[in-house]
Amino acid sequence: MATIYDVARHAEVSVATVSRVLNGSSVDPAMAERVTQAVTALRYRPNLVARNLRTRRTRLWAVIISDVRNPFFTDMVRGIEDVASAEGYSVVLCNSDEDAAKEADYVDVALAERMAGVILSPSSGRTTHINSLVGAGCPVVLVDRELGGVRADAVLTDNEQGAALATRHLVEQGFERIACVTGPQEYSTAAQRLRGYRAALAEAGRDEDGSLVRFADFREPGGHAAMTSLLDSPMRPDAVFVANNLMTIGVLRCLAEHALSVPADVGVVGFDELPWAEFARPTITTVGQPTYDEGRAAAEALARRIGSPDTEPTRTVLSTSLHVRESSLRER
Amino acid sequence: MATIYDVARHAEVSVATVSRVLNGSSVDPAMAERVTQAVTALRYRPNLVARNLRTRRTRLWAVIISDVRNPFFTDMVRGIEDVASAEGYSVVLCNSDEDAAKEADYVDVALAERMAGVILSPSSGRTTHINSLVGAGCPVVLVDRELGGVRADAVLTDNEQGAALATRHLVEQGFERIACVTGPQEYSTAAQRLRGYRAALAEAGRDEDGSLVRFADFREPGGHAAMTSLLDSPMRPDAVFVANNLMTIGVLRCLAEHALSVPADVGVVGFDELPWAEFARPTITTVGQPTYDEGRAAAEALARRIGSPDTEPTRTVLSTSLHVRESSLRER
DNA sequence: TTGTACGCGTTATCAG
DNA sequence: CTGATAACGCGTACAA
Repeated sequence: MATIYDVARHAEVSVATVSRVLNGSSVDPAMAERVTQAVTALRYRPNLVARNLRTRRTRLWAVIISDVRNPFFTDMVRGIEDVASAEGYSVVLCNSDEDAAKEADYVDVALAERMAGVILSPSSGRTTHINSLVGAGCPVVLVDRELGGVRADAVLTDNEQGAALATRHLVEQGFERIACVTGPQEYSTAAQRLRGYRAALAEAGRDEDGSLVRFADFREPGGHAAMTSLLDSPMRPDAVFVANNLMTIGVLRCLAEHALSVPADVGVVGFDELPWAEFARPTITTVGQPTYDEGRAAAEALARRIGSPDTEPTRTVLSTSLHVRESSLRER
Repeated sequence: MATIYDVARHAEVSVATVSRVLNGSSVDPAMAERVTQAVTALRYRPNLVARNLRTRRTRLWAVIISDVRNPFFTDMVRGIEDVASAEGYSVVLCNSDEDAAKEADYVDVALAERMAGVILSPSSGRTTHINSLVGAGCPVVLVDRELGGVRADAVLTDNEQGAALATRHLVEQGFERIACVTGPQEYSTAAQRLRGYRAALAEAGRDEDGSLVRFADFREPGGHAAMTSLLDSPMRPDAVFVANNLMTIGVLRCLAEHALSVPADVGVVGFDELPWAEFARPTITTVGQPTYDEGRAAAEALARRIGSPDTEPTRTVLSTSLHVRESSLRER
């Protein structure tokens, strides 16, 4: 593979001149022409590894997401990519698969490869590897989940508002015993969505003693198990608010297995949009997040952070919206 | 950020010794101990950019997929990741978004960053940028789609077999006018699935004059438009084989809009598994691909290619399987 | 086994 | 504006 020296020799100029042509400094037009000729003739491609070493920076952003198969994250990536390419960065995606160890590995790689910045949706409450990233001066933006004790920008959705929206809707529909299946307590999203659920019930003057709350794992089997447990409980619910998309699938599967009809026997509202929400029968009521805009916001925050590393961390909170569909409508 | 020189000074050894400790060469235990102490004390992290430059290689694989929101590709990524990490590589995902220009950009980055290898699901019939990658000596494996004139390993599924399976099933169910919505003609997958459809019809002794075939774009709106066109045609079909997952969604939406019931009015079989195939009402019959194994196979091919760059390109073809569900069952 | 010194391919500095 | 040359941080002959 040709180097800048080969190009210089071929064009009969110095390597400095070649470098200048490549980077847009002002050079004599005739020389520049010879250089570009040589570049195409030799099929020269600048070695970014060498450039990165010399300039001590990269044009690469790492986006470490906790689950590539969750449409919530992949939708967000689109927003990130659009901003990144406008800012002149390339995006590489890393899938931590909800595994803290894999996440730590990718954080290591991002640091060791001297990536220009990292957008991360944390896969656990562990913060040491993230703090070492921040401590090393790598620009970091957290998305979706908040992490106590990490000084980094964060882009979040108003989980409490969304959960309250969902729960209030179920109350208004006349459901009596509204359950909540939320995620692991150490995730800020799980805690906030639970809080929104409780706030809406309190607002309606209802007692909530915790017997209708289940903590699961944000994955499908967890949702299934939680719903099973709820159905087995003495206070059998007639509606359920499920705090993320994958668990909603588990809940629906469980209800189907018990031959319970939705919403006649049990009303359902899920957090996160489902790409096929309108396809299921009944169609599924969901709390939607502005995923694309969330991606954009995260990318913009990262760009700002790179531009001014020493400003205070920002915290951006986006609003959710309720998409009412059949699964939560009380038949009269 | 600390360099290897800082560590050497702190441990009172030479940089060579530090490097040896880091890379597992044999050094005096006492010295090694001092080095590791210094490493932790200084929070030293090897600079992979420098290492990559020096060794002229990387431990990164680029996986360039045509659509991060298509579960087919993200499922495959899991298989790739598992093999990659076992082989000591990190995987970075690049989303070309079915856009040949973005794909070319990522290919450029992979080449310029001297990535160890590339797994690519082509986004178009264009081959020049891919050939320049191959020509530059970068190990490349193509997945899902075949590309004429590119000397690279390929991991594919038996599209013709899968399409025939689907079509034969519709024939056996007694459907009379079986349509086919396939993808752009320049994609090998689209052509092969169409061929399988035709083969199965011929096998059943049926004429097929092309009036029930539509070429769409492998995306949802394309599927919708194709189905609309089929419903408007004189030979209105009573069943349809749809050649990928996203178009299947478009077809289903179109049928719902026309208040046609599936499978009573129109039977449906889709290519590619849908994560919610069992959730829709009716449940959707699909031709499933072994996505995880396909990912593994691609990664294994890449590892082999890196190990022996000059062997002949291989071509791995995996089998599909038909998942019969309600959407294709003729009611009697 | 250990240390010295060179080179990987760029960009940046400094004379000219 | 151009060219020679010193870094960037690391691995590895080579010599000790």
